[in-house]
Order: sequence, then C-alpha cells, then structure tokens
Amino acid sequence: MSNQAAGGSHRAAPVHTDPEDVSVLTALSALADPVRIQLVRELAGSADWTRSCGSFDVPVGKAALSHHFSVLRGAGLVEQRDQGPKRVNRLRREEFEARFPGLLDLLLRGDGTD
Amino acid sequence: MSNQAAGGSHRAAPVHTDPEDVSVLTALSALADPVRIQLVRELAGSADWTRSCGSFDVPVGKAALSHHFSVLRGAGLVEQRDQGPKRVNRLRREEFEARFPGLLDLLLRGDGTD
DNA sequence: CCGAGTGTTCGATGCGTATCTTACAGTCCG
DNA sequence: CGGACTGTAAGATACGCATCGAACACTCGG
Repeated sequence: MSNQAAGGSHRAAPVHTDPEDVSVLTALSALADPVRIQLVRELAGSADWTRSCGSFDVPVGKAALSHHFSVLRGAGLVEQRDQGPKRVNRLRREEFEARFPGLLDLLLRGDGTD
Repeated sequence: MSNQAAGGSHRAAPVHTDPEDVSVLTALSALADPVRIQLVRELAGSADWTRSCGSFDVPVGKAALSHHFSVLRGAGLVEQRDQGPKRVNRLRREEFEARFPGLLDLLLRGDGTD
C-alpha cells in the first residue's frame, strides 16, 4: 500500500474529472447555482491550496457544502487534496479555461447582478 | 382599431428582457437545459425571423416548448415577433454576446459532448 | 488513547421546474 | 362564418436536486 510520500492521508482520495471530459451541459449546470458561483468566486480570489472546504462563507450546512464541492469536482472546476484533517482546494483555472474559453472569466468578471 | 401597419397582430406582444438586465445566474440557468440548448443551436443555424416556435425538432409538447421560449426570452437570448398566426424567432447574438462575451460561442462551438 | 476538528455518507424532506393534457385565444383561408 | 393551424394559459403530476440532521471515518494534538 505505498501511496502518499509526503504528508499523505489514508483517506479515500477525491474523485476528479478532467475538464476535457466535461460536457457543456454539465459545466453550465454546475455553475448555474448561487452557492457554487460564490464558491468559485471566493476560490478565485485565494491562492491555490490555501482554502479548506469549511473556510467558505456560504449559507449552507457542511453536508450541502460537501455536495457542492462534489459537483464542482465533477465539472472539472475544482481540484482537492487532503492536507491533514482538512481538504484544501484549488480552482482549475487554466485547464477549465482551455476547455471552456471565457466561461470562468464571465463568472469572475460578473457584476453583482445576481 | 388602427394598430399595426404591416403584418401586425392583435395578440399580446411577447415580453422581452434586455440582455443587459440579465444576471449571470439567470443566463447560465437558461442555458443549463438540454432542450433549450438544442433550441439555441438550431436557431443559430437559421436566418433571423425564419423559424416559428413549432418548427423545432425537440422532444416535448408545445406547452413545454412555449415555456422554454419564455425562459429564453427572459434570459435575453431570443426575440420573438408575431407573424400571422405564427410567432417567429431570432437569436439575439450580438446583444447577448455584448453582455456575456464568449458564452454563446461556447454553446455553438460545443462538441457533441452532451 | 481519547477528544476536538474536518469532511463524507445516508435518509428524509421540501421546493422548483419540466412535462403533459386540456382549454382557450388569435390568425388566416375558403 | 367556420374550420385548420399556432401558440399561450391553467391545472395536475412527477422527478430532480438542494438542503438538513445525524451518524460515521479520518487526522492530529494532548
């Protein structure tokens, strides 16, 4: 069972989806939700691997939060890594941009119009 | 009752929303639906004002179809005009592109990946 | 080894919405 | 006028999904 080398965890690694394998419908569905939009925006304003799941200021419980991150992973928007007891996140900017050019920019440049 | 000059109708004119007044969330929600994606794509492949609502090859009844067009109007994606007994459509490409740059292209250039 | 902290999973619930059927309102043509 | 055609409106239904509470799994520090 040689798995992690440095700072690894013995937990089930999060399942990631390559943005290249994501359909337009899946991408749009993932982003068509107020909570997930907020997550992506907040994540975009932070450095990679600096935000744990619980560190986001969203008005939902942790169960729903976990679900939202699962959806974001499935859409190739977020990458997660276990760091001690926490699960830290990274927005897959370049990869997602390569698959859906301009889409992320739309969200991030998005006015408050919500 | 002098109302319309050329080819007018006495029906309640469809309510349109200016793309400028559409939120990102509304736009994404409108496009996060298989039927509406197909409508937009088919509409994009046709000349303006040449397609009546019933001329689309979608697997839903006309009631649901009417609803979908209502959503597309509300997202500033489609403009409608009454032409005789039919209601003809036009994709608001430029206006929508100005509000959400690249979003329509994403859909239209979208691979079959659905 | 225990306890605090973090996140996932499961079951249940509520709400939005996509859908259909039916009925209705216009428009046009004969 | 009457009938065919087109689209909307209203009511009913069903399914998806966002949410929550509770239980569980894992990590780390005393």
